[in-house]
Amino acid sequence: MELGLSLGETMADAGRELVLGLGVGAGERREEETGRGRRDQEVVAGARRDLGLGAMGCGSSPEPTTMRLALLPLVPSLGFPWPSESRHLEASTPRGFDVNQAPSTGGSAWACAAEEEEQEDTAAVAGAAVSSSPNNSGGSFPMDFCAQGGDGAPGGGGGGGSRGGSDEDDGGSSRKKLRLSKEQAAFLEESFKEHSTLNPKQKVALAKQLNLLPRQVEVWFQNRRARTKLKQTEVDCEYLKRCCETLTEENRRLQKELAELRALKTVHPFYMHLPATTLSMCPSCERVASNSAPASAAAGGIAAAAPEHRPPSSFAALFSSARSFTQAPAPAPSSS
DNA sequence: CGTGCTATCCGGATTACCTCA
DNA sequence: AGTGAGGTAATCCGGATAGCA
Repeated sequence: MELGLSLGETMADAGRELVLGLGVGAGERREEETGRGRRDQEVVAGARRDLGLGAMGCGSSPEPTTMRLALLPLVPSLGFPWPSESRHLEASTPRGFDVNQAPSTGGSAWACAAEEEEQEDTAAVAGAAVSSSPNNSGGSFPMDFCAQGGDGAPGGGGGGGSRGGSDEDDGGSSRKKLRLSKEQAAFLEESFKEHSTLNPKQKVALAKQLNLLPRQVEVWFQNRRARTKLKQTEVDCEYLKRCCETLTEENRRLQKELAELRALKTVHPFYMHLPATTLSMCPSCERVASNSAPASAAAGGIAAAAPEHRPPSSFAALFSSARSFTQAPAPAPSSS
């Protein structure tokens, strides 16, 4: 499922309209999943059966149900640039990303994970793996998750493990809550920055590296994606709210302007007898044009958008400058 | 080729636990 | 010490998809 919200695709067109398009789509999720080895799933599935867990996470489309808000990233005259983090979701989950591919950056968490894959069968204890991991993540975390002991590592003593782990046989009804150690959380975070989704191998490797259960890694990623999306939604909501306020303000101003013009018409009906070309609407740039002075540079991006049709009158300049927030390049992905 | 079944994954909603003010 | 709020790990459920018979 995809929720696409596009805003301002016509903004390049002098911002005459603010279009909010909300679309719900489906069916893209599995495009990355085709061709994935079944064996990978079975490896994990086997572990799952042993543990009696629920569904395991598996790398599918990296952006399964991303809420895509194709909003203008930066609207200078609005004065509220799109928060950088708001782009994080998409940035971190590019379409078509091959989660099976090791990241190009050598010193990544995934490099560690990839290393782990090689010795997947041999590394019996995560501790052994952990010892090798910190070095290949440039500026990485000194991980010693096995030594977390205490409340950090669930594997440590198994007591920390959730229902998914050895905790299963302690009654079952009580679900103990694992608290990931800072190192574990940081490592997962680093991993998430590179891939917001995991394929089975990565999951297993990561779990091994962190001395967690694959299921726990999967759950962490799921929750992390949910948090990201929630945050993204909040940011987008805030942005839209500001857009709405700005547009409301502009609408108010235009209404006032219209009233003034009407009053002018009443007081000086003479003007109304002028040729129609004196005050006309340019069909291409949708701006008021007249035969008087050339447009002021204040028109900004608007003027640049339609250099052939300078709004000459001061009113037009005012009209244009008021819309200067529409000067953004307006990527408008969906617009034609 | 179409269909039913199974397995798997994921998102969304929710629960339950833990920490902290 | 008790408590409520917030964070988050874990669970449940439904939808979607792939593989297979």
